[in-house]
Amino acid sequence: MTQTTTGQRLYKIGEVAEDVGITQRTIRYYEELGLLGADRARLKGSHRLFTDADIARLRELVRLRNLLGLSLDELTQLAEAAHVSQYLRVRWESSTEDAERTEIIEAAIPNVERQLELVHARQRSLAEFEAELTDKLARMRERLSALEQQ
Amino acid sequence: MTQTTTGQRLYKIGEVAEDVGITQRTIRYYEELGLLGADRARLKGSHRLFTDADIARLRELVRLRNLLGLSLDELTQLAEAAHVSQYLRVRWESSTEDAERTEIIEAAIPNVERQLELVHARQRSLAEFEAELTDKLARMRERLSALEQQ
DNA sequence: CTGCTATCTTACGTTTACGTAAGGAACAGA
DNA sequence: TCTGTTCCTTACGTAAACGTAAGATAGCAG
Repeated sequence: MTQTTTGQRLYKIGEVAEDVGITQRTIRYYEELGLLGADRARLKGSHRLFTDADIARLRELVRLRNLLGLSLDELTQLAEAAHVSQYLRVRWESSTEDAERTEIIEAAIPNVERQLELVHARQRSLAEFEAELTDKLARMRERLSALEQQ
Repeated sequence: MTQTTTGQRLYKIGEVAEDVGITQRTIRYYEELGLLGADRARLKGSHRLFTDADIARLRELVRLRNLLGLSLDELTQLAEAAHVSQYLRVRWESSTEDAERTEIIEAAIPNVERQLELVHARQRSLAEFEAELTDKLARMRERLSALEQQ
């Protein structure tokens, strides 16, 4: 029962790995590349502890990798765009709680929008490919039935 | 002006590579893996010559690789399924011209169908991902506007 | 405190998918 | 026939994305 002061559940790497369906090595590697938040403080001695947000992030990364075929390098670039703008703004006006939250959300939105763009682009390419395959199949079937009834 | 006895246009590897948008090395590598028809006879001395069908095949391979992220190993398996059934059948009944054509088309259809299945599966995954991203974006925008007007 | 299991770092190994260089034939045009 | 370009094979090199083994440390159960 590991918990933060805010009562958040925390997970160790083995749990996370099994949950997300990747290896511990992959998680450490992604962390090393900075794909998980920059300064993920290692609580409790030297064992890494992950939040639900970390797990969600990992799932997101895996999907971007698997579905869109993005390289880890491209994934870091996607992440940087969001983090840079986030930290620049937080520094600029971090007075009230609400203001800070606003900034964080404002910074995160373009990142999600970018991901959606990538998904849509891939969907268009796939639709095109699908159309060609469907056409091809139809033509083959036509020829076949033409041959069969001589 | 290289031509076969049937009057088909033939291309050399440099032409093909530029046309398809890959390197000569990649083409030779794919050939080595058996991704282009098994026994592509090397006409005219030792220079490879490619048909329009070969070029179409290469484009197909590149798309399956890029859009679906299939490994070259998976691509060979996809190809084998078609070729095996094709050669088995050709041997069984290769009497008339029409019968042979019929067999070839019959053998090729499942391959295209399999490709379509893969495309559809990927489309479903992408649609799911898209829905989640859209939801996420909507929720973020709601929170943002709620914060902005206090 | 002890023993057992999970994690840690370090670092070399591995696979995939080609890149690239070397030395030598084969073409295509003049 | 000469020559510059294109292609050939052979073979070692490489980047990405982890795999894997070793030896040490941390955390938990009794």
